[in-house]
Amino acid sequence: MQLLREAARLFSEQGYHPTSVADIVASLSVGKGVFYWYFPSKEELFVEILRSAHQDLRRRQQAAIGEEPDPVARIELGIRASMAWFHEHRNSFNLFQFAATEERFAPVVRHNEEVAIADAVRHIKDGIVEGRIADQDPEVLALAVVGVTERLAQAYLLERDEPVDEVSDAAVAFCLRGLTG
Amino acid sequence: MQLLREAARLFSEQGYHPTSVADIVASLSVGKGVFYWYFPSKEELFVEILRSAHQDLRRRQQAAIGEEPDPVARIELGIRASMAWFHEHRNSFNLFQFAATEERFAPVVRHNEEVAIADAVRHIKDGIVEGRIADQDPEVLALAVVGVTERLAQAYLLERDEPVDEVSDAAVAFCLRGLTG
DNA sequence: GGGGTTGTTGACCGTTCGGTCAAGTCGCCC
DNA sequence: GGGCGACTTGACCGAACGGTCAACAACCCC
Repeated sequence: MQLLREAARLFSEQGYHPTSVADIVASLSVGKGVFYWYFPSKEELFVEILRSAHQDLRRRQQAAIGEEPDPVARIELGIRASMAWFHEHRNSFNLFQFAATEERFAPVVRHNEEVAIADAVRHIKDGIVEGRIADQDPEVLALAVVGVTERLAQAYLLERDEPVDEVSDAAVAFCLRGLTG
Repeated sequence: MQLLREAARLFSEQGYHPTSVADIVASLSVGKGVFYWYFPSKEELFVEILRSAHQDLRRRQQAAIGEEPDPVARIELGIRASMAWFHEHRNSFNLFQFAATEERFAPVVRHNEEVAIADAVRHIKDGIVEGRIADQDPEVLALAVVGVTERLAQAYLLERDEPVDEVSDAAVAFCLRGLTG
């Protein structure tokens, strides 16, 4: 849907509230009626954007991990897949970050994150059982890995424009040292 | 200033845009003129909130670090001070996060972060010279530490309400493993 | 007590917003 | 061709916004 993409772009560039429905339809050269034919409200459109973006990210992670048997390697592949996705979908980063700050959208973001953390926790538990990862609260470790990944993605992929591979290498290096004793 | 505190509370709870100037003055039972007597605009008030919050956080970090000679210990003290501050100023977390997503406020946040990262980089460089910290790009390491700290603070201090000390211990443990080879 | 400074009020203004809807266009099937 | 459903238009609506301002209150100093 053209509308989803254009709205996401504008929300990311100008912010959700400063972007009016009139802005969105104008930038597509269509009437306002088109918007309300496909979406019940500006709010629901944004929720839909959040949901589909997260779904896409998660698919990318799972595709990258595939059947990899080594849990530590699975985490590394997940980090790299996330980095690549953030690189290709810079818009979404802003949207997630904003959504987390507004009461109406926070539940959606929170749910998305719980899913992502649960995935990572599974791999980390496997790693602990195999003795490859430090025996600490797996959720703490998962959150730490996510924190590093997102922070480095924001700083180097979005603000500056550095090569994905190098940023991924740096994130993986720090996280694997942090995970393994 | 009463107005600053109340505005920060409302911005954090409802979001910047959904909070009107009328909301702020009403919750203090004063007229609208009071607002515009002390601040030129809603926008400038928010910038002022961001600046003073960051200034306060930075002072807290520096006070905690004090004259500590060991660079690794300095980083640990910085992490713990940040955690304690976030615990006491949950509001500010939301505000920083929102501000980063809006073009008008992003420069302020960016500047604040550059200052914070520059501080951390100094300690990390010292650590590398002493051979205590892995010889990698100090900025990457600094960003990773900040990412872990903020993510764990958000998850455990703001969303759930766990004891600061335990969360700090977890963050420090992960970061120190990530920093030292 | 009069005049000046500082602070406060809330009705009011122009603008913009999200959302509606009567009207119209288009292609498709009978 | 004519009728119908899918889709599109943009003028329009009430509400809400950020910001203004004439009026006024409280206080101090002379």
